Amino acid sequence: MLSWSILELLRENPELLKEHVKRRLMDPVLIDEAKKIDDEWRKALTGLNKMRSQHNKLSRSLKEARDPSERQKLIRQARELAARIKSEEEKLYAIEGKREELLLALPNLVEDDVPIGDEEASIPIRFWGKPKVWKDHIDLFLEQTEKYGFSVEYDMLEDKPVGHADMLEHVLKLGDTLKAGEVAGSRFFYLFQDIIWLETALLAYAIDKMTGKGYALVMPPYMLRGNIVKRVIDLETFKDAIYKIENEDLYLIATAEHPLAALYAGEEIYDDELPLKLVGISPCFRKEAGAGNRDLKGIFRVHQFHKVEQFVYSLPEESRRIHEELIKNAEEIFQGLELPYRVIKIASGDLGACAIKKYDLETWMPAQGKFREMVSASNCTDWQAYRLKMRLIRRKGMKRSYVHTLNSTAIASTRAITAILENYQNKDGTITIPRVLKKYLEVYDTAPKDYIHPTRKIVSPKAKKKKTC
RNA sequence: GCCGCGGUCGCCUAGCCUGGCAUGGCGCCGGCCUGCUAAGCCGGUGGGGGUCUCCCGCGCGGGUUCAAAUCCCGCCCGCGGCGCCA
Repeated sequence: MLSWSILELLRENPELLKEHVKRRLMDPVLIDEAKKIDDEWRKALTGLNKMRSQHNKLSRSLKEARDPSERQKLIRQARELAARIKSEEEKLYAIEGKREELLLALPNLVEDDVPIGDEEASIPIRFWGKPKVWKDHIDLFLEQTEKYGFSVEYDMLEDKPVGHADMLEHVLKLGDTLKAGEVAGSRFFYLFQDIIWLETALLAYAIDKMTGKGYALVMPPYMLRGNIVKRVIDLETFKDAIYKIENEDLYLIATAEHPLAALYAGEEIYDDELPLKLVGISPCFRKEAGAGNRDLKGIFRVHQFHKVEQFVYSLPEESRRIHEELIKNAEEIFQGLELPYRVIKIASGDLGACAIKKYDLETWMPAQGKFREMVSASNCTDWQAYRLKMRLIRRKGMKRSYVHTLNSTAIASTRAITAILENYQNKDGTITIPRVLKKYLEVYDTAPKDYIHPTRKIVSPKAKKKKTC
């Protein structure tokens, strides 16, 4: 029998499963309901199977029956039984639909070392780099470091750094969210010229890094069917993030994770093919419906951006080790960019239903005086695999179970740009280009190589008006 | 978008016309045999449940029938041709 960790626990140890749900600060009544309907379903199925068996016997005996009156009798019996089966089937399907709905609503388990609590309970586990801290932000900085028992070296800034949004739109004049707001809505943007070279270089750098580690480069579909999307993510994400194409059963992806997880939907994977390591590149479309008024300025939280994404299909016994590998890969990328960061172990209440454990990488943002999320790395264990029916077959004994899936950002374009705008700004209004990106810019004649300067050739109509008045 | 052909167990395939327990091969797993390898032989290899001489399963969903892989309708996907667009 194919075993899904959560269904196994639901049947064998529902109390323990409740403990996991409680860790997420969710109502464990979920488990009682799921258990009840699963029992009901199993009972109904057994009852129905007995009737079907009866009917099959009748039907088989009809094949041989020659005597016309005997045939009539058997047909009448079979007909009656068939009618009863049909009504029982309808009941079963109703239960089955409800069962499916409840099972798909169950969150993943929670790994034992995940801190319990809401967002506040998430804890930094390591720091890297020497953040540039503005003198008025020192207390704020210490609250994000020393409070957790870390002593992090920093460089003090005398002058107040320019925020990434102002840097982009008013100093460099290489972005325009005002005009984008008029023509598309808030959280959209126009980017111009050197910023796009920067984005191109960031994506190329991440791709180069990941393929160098043996990850296979994938360009996935940017839209997926509803039935796939709802199996890759939880309902919450679906409501907050997913755009739908009108009059079609197609949804814009919020990350390459979705189509990469769907790549093996319904497939069998043999143990000797694992781990299967992928690096996807795609645009990401997000409604940001739950974001309220947070990060309205600039391009930190937007409806579309590009992302290079790590995705791994793994053996169950290897997923924990690979999860560490994914966050280490992301760290290597940000170390290369020389952006100071910390890694956070996300608390149980803030995990997202798919993940058993999640790390975020947050870079220091000198103008905000905060560490902000750049990368999210999740171990989904068999949660996505069960929903997408991605089976693992072990050669030894041909035992069947489910693969584990993991995902992590490598680079998210707009976020990484904001981090560079705040960390690499100079007094003269220029941005130093991180050294590691230079080789990806050298091949282009018109791309900037060392610095991004405030543009002389203004494209943005809003910036033009400001200049003339 | 239109017309034609197709979709069967991990892969390939028979069965469809003419309704009555899904055939064979490859691969894989287990065993036997063998000095080693190769070959050979036997058994297994979709899913589910209360694990049994049970049920369901032939792209998906409906219909006809005592009974559907098989007949009918709708849809999805693939291939070929035509049209349209880049």
